[in-house]
Formats: sequence, C-alpha cells, structure tokens
Amino acid sequence: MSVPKMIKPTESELEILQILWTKGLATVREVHEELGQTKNVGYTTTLKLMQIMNEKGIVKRDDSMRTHIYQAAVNKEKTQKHLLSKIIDNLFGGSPTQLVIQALGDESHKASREELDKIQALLDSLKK
Amino acid sequence: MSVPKMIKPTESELEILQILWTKGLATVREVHEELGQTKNVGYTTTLKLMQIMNEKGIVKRDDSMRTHIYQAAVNKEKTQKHLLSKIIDNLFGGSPTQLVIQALGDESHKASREELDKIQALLDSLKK
DNA sequence: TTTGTCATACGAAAATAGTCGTATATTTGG
DNA sequence: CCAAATATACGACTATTTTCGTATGACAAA
Repeated sequence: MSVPKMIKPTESELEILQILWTKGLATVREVHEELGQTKNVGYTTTLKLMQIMNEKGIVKRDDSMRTHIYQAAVNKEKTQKHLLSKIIDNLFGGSPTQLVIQALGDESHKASREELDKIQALLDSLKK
Repeated sequence: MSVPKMIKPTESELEILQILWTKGLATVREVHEELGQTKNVGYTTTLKLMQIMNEKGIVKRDDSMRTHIYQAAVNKEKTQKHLLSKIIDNLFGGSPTQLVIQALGDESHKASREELDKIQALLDSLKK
C-alpha cells in the first residue's frame, strides 16, 4: 500500500496544471488570462479552483505578498503517467498499443517528422 | 453544425461500454457480473447507469422481452479517438508524441514484441 | 484622503455523477 | 397455487465539481 499519493486532478484542474507546468510560476490572474483563450469563466472561478487545488496539495503558493504566486506541486510526468495508465485500462482494455495506434492516427494532432523520429528512437530502444 | 454527437461518457459509463464492446449483446446482469470482478456496486446501480446511458443514446436496448438486451450505440474507435483527442489537448498540451512516449514507457502496461512490431509498421507508413 | 482597481476569502447555488432503497411485475420451481 | 428469485422503474440522497456573488482589505493615483 502507501502509493505516493492519489493524484486525480479534475478536468479543470488539469487545464490549470497545464499552464503552471509551462509557466513555472504564475499568479491567479496570469493563469486566468491564459485560460481565457480557450474557455470563458469568471475570475473568481479560477481563483477558487486554485485555492482548492492548494488545499488538495496539487499546487503550492507563496502568499507572503498580497498577490499570491502559484506553482504546480505535482510532477508533470508522474501525473501524465498515472492518468494515462487509468485511460489505458478504462478506454483501451489495458492495451497501450491500441492507444498508441489511435493517437498516431489522430488527424487533428498530426505528428511532425522530428516527432516520428523521436518515437522511432524510443521504439528501437524498447525492441532491444 | 450537427456534429455527429457529443460523445462524453463518464468513467462508469466507459467501464460499461468496455464490456458491451467486447460482448456485443448483454443483459444488465451480465454486465453487472463482469463489473463485479473489479468493483463492487449494487445491481440497481448498474441497472440505473445503463438506463441513463440508454436515455443518452450511448447504448441501445431491446426491451421486447422481460429481460432487456443491451448493446453499445457508439462506435468504439470513434469514441476512443474522440476522448483521446481531448486527453492530448488536456494532458499533453496538444502533443500526441508526448502521449505516445509516456504510453510506451508505462511499466505496468508493457507492450509485447508483436505489438511493438505493429507500432513499427504504423510508424513506417506515417513516415512515408 | 478619497475613490477606483485589483486581490483574496468565503459561502453557497448549479451542474454532474454515482449510489441504492423500495415498489411492482414476471417467471419459475415445488 | 404460492413463495422465492429475478427484472425493471423510479425517486431520492450523497458526493463531487464547477460556477459565481459578495464582502473585505490593500494599493495607487489624483
């Protein structure tokens, strides 16, 4: 037992994490404006979300100043891996291959040549 | 407008779809017993879920007999593709490559040699 | 110092998911 | 024919997630 931690961000939380993983440090307003590019919610909604995430330990914040500074408190790769693992079970009956095939075939997210090469390299190392 | 349909099954619904995709046709009891191998909920919970899925159009049923026969009403590959697309955006910042890399590296879902070959084949065709 | 802007805190409504109890009907085995 | 088993319908309760209004305090500029 004692799995490091049950990481299970909600969809909205994931959007925020996404931004924090990229920015490193950010204020609520910065995150909110970034979010505003894709969705449209009130500022206090974003604020509340981030406060809750702070309580849950998903993010940390420096509140020594009037404007608090947030950062992700969960590791990006670990979180991705964990959620992906659930999706593989949940959506692909436990087969990562099926997932990979669907992902590579996704028309709206085409992989570039360099990315394909990257995957090739990984594949080569796995084949050994 | 009129996008085919906004497919967005919940987690529980996905578990049920998973079973229906495999079985093709199934009764509530069959689905419930299959579910019982991994989780533990009451029979009426499963029933209710499937009734709701029917209302949503996620499954269809033949209720001409006392014991209704259910089947998935959404296409497996389409559903996988659609949800995966959201995950790529949501969790991997739009990069399917990152997702593929994480998936291939997943320790708890190792790909077999044959599967790796399958991926290799797909990769080859994409590279052309 | 007064006023408008910007921040956080907080409570609580609204939306979504998941759970199950109870009622009722049908079927079946004795 | 009757009781037990089995099905569906349905309402309702719980939990979780998302959303925002309002209060309040800090700050900056006029």
